[in-house]
Amino acid sequence: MKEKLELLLEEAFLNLGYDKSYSKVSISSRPDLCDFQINTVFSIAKEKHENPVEIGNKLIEEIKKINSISDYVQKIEFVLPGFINITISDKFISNELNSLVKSNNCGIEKINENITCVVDYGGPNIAKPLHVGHLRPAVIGESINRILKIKGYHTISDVHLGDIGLQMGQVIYGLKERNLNPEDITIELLQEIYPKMSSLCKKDKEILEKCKQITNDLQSGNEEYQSYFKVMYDVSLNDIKRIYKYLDVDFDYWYGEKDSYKYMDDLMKFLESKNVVEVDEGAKIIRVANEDDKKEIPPLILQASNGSYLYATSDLATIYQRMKDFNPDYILYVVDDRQALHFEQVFRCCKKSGLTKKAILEHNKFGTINGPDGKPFKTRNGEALKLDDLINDVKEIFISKKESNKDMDKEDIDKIVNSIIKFADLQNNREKNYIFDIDKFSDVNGKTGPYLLYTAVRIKKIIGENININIGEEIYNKYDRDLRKKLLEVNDIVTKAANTRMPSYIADYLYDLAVITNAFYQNNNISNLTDELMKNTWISLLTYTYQVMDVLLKLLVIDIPSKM
RNA sequence: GCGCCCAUAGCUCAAUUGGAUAGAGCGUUUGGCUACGGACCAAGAGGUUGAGGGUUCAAAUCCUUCUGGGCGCGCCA
Repeated sequence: MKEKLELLLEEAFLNLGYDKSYSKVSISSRPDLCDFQINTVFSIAKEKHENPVEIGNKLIEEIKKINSISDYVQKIEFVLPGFINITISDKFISNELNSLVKSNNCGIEKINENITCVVDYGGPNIAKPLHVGHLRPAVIGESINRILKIKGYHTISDVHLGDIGLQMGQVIYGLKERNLNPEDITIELLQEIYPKMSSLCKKDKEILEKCKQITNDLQSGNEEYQSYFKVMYDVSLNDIKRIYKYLDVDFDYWYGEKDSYKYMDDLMKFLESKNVVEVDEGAKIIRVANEDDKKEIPPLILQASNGSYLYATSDLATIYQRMKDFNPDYILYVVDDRQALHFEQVFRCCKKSGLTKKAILEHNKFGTINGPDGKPFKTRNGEALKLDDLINDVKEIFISKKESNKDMDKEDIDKIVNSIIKFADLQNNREKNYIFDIDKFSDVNGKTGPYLLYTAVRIKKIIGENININIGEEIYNKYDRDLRKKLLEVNDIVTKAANTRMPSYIADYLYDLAVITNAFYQNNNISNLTDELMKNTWISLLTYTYQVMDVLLKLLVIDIPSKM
């Protein structure tokens, strides 16, 4: 929409000898005055050393000369201190809307090139229960994945399981202590043992050492430990998949760090051949600091002095694998902000060694979920809150909100619970920390998932089974105009969300759209209308609004229930 | 110690990346509708954008100093 307007106005800027980039329009910050505004007059004045008022007036004159401008613009004026205010015509709005209706996906345009994007999100750990800290990577990652897909990227999602690490040794130690065999392992057992062993190891250095030894032996192929690991892996992954399924989060690949170890030798050979590896105090390292660094970047440690590979090495091996299998243009890591330095090291290493060729690596970081004390959220007993418990708590609270909620379909309740949790998360700016508050995650009033769903369900009630969309040119009142205008923004919003990897733009838009839609049908009674054209237009308008909401909610991994 | 991020209404967050009168939700005050649904709508109160200085026609946004918080910093993942 904005682009169309820019393209239209470009001519006037070029005629006056100004660069066409100055025709940049933005949505008005004063909707009481106009629909769009141009803020570039002062920039032109600075570049050309001319009087801004003269520039503004000349531009208005020139714009008014544009062929059939009155079809598009109802009013255009230059106002002090230096804005060009544009009110677009009703005809323009309706024509644009009608062409969007005919297009696929509500006018969301696909990118032209064929771009492959690996999206790495989730990162759950085998043998550890999923906790609230896993919510953000799952939901934000899935949402980014869907947004990129709808924009036409070829995406490959990978959960990147944490299936290597001390927790394996800890749990195996705990199982053996209790004389349990691999076939005794259940998810309940794992969820009980891991936290206990984790805190035990913090207190008891001897046990910690034993667990480390078990972990090492497991990796070296100890058969007894392998038999424990295999069952732990299956049981744990099953449970992880159950919760992800509930959240409607899915992956093309369920690879783990373990899978990357197959490429370890190849990776090491590759790095050695590039002459970037040094030996320092018995460890193999790569120096990734640059001369002009403002901060000190410690070297990346590839191999510890005891021979074992580390976190960064397995990430590099994973990259090696991805380059070989997928040859992607981008690898996106949807991972907690606290890993920033780690990724900086890994990315620099890739660049220095040429491992990723031209592929772009991005850390799409997100903030931590904190408790009311500002520190990473923990329950009263000091453990992280399990994702299962969060989901069940939210479900229980939701059902208790209204007597009639008890009779709802199970699927509908689950859809609403999903919307509560996901919208509460996705409406936040991805990069900022946020304070976890169970009240916030059970709220159904105001700016929440249920408000959006409620709006969609009410629309459905009004439009019934209608699927025909035929929106007339005439706009009948303010509510009508506001809604039509808002519907034109979809492509700009989704594009922005895709480019910045920020689902929150879509969340914000959906909320605004729902507010406008609520105002529309509450102030315009539709079923009592006698004017058939008007009635048909408004039902069409709502039918299209429903389509937009459905498409955009899916990008936030939210589904509309049948009833509420 | 070094570095990165943050500070906006009582609380939780926005602000089109430098634009006009800083907007929402919760809470609070007032009014409305009851199946095209009150999980709603309409209206009000609530702000020296942590503090000072600077750049600019224009600063919550950029630079600088200070205060207060969070996070990270070589062989854990």
